Amino acid sequence: MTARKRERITTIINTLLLENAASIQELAKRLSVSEMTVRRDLNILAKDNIVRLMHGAAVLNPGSRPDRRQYAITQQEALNAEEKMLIGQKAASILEQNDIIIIDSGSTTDYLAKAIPYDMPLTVLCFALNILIEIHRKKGCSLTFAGGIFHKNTLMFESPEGVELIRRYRATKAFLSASGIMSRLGVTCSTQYEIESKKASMNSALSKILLADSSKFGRILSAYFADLKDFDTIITDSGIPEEYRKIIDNLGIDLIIV
Amino acid sequence: MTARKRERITTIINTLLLENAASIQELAKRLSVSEMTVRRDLNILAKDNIVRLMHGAAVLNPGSRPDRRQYAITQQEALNAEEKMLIGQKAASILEQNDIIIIDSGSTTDYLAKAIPYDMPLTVLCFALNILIEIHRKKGCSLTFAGGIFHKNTLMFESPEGVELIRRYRATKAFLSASGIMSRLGVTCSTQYEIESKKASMNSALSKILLADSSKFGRILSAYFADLKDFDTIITDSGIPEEYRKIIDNLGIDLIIV
DNA sequence: TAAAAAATGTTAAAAAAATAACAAAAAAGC
DNA sequence: GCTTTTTTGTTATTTTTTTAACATTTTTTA
Repeated sequence: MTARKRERITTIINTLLLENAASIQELAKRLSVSEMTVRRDLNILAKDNIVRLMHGAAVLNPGSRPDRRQYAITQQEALNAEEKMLIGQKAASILEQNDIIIIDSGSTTDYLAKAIPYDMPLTVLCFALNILIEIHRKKGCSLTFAGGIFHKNTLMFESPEGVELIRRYRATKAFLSASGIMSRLGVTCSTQYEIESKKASMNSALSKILLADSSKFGRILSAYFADLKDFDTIITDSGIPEEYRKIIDNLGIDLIIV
Repeated sequence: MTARKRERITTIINTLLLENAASIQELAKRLSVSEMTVRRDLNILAKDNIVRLMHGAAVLNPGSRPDRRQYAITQQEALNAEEKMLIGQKAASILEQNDIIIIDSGSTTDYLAKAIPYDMPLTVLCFALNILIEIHRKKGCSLTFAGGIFHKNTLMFESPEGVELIRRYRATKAFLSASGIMSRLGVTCSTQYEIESKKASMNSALSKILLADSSKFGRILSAYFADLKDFDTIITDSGIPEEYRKIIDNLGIDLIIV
C-alpha cells in the first residue's frame, strides 16, 4: 500500500468518525479522486469490518476501533479474507432451525455471524463484540453473552464468570476458530486468555466445528486449547496441505472444503 | 400521526442510535412493513434533520439530538428526554480521572455514557448493550461487561454469572437509574430481572448516585431494589416535588438539580 | 534505468434504489 | 354505521450506484 493511499484511508476514517457516514460522491470530491478509487479504499475498510458499505454510503461500524489498525493489506491477506468469508458462509449453511450454537471470537467466525439468515430461529451464545453486534440485529436469534474484561485487540470479553456461564450452557453446535493447527501439538491460538472460553465452548457443545483457512495448518502459536481429534468437523479452503487431508481423514473427522 | 407510525419511528431512531445507520431493506424487514413505508417514515425524520438519507441507507445525523418528544410513544417518555440528557451530562461532569464506575442500564445512563470525554482515563463496568457500544469507543476507558441473556426491550444482559462478576468488582462510583422513587416504598424498576444487577452494583460501589428525572418521584413500579437512604447523591431536574426535596435533605443525601 | 507490480481512471452494462401514481386498507370523525 | 381522511402497498418508470473490464499512470524493485 502506498503512502498516498494510506493517507486517504485515514482521512476517510476521520471523516466517518465525525459524521457517522459519508457518501461515496462526497468522499471522492473531498479526496480529489475518482469514485472508483474511493470504492476500492472502502472495500479494504469493509473487509476489516471498520465500515459497513451500503448503496452510495459508507457507515462506520459501531463495533470497530479504527484508530489502532494498520491498513497494510497484502495480496496474501486479501486472499485469506476471501476464503474466510467462504468458510463463514459454508458454516452458516450447515445451521439448522432451532440450533443452539456457540460462536467463538475471530474474523472467520465473524463471517459466519454475518451470514446467518435474518429470520432463522436460533439460540446463540458468544463472547466477542463483533459477533455480538452482528447477532443482536438478527430477528430470529435469542442471544446470550458471556462477559468479562474487554480485550481491544481480539474484541473478546473474558472472565471466570463468563467461562462459568459457558459451562452452564448447552449447545448443539460450537463454531471455533484457531490460529494454528498441527497434528502433533494440537490446535492453538495467540493469547492465553482465550483458552478457557474455547475449552468451555467445546465441552458444552454436541458438535465441535473448527473454522480455519488453510494457512493455519502446520502453524503453532503459544496457547494450546484442543487436539485435532476433539473436533467433529473442520471447514477450510482448498489450500489445505495433502498431508493434513489424510490426517483429518484418518481421524474420522468430517472435512469440508469450500 | 397514528400510534403505529409513531412506534415505528421510535424503533427506527433507537436502531439508528445503536448502529449509526440502517438500510431501508433492513428496516422494512425488522418493522414488517414495505420499503415504501419505511421511506415515508424516514422522510419525516429527514425533514426534521434527524437522519440523513443516502441511497439505500438512513444515517443518524451526528449533529442533531433526536427530539424524542415528537416521536415518543407515551406522553411520559416524551416529556423528559431533554431533562434526561442534562442529568446524564451533569453526572459525567462529576467524574474524576481514574474513577472506577458502574453504569446501570437505562436511557438516562445512556446520556451519561455519551457525555464521557473521549480521552478520560476511567475503568467502567456495564451490562447493557447501548452503554457498551458508547463506552467501547472511548479511548480512555477500560471496559468490563457483565453478560447473560439479552433482553431486547431494556437492552440489558442478565445472568447469575453476570451478577457474580459485579459482586467481585469494586468501584468508586455507581450510577443507577430507576423508574419509580417513593419515600416509603423505596426505589423501583419495571422488571424483576434488573434487580440483582442493580443491588450488586450498589454493594460494590463506594458512592451510589441515582439518576432520575423528576417524573419518577412518587411513582411505584413492581420491582424494588433499594431505599432512598441507600444513595449518596441524587441527580434530577427542577421538577422534583418540594416534598421530596425535604425528604432527601433530611436523609443527608446530596441533591443535584440540573 | 527498465521491467514488474500496484494503483488509478474511464467506460459500458448490470443491479439496485428512488420516485410517482394509483389502488387498497386502516383509522378517525361524525 | 357510514363517510372522510390518513396510511400503506404495488407497480412501472426514472435515477443512481455498482460492477467488471481494460487502458493509463504511478510506484516499486531488481
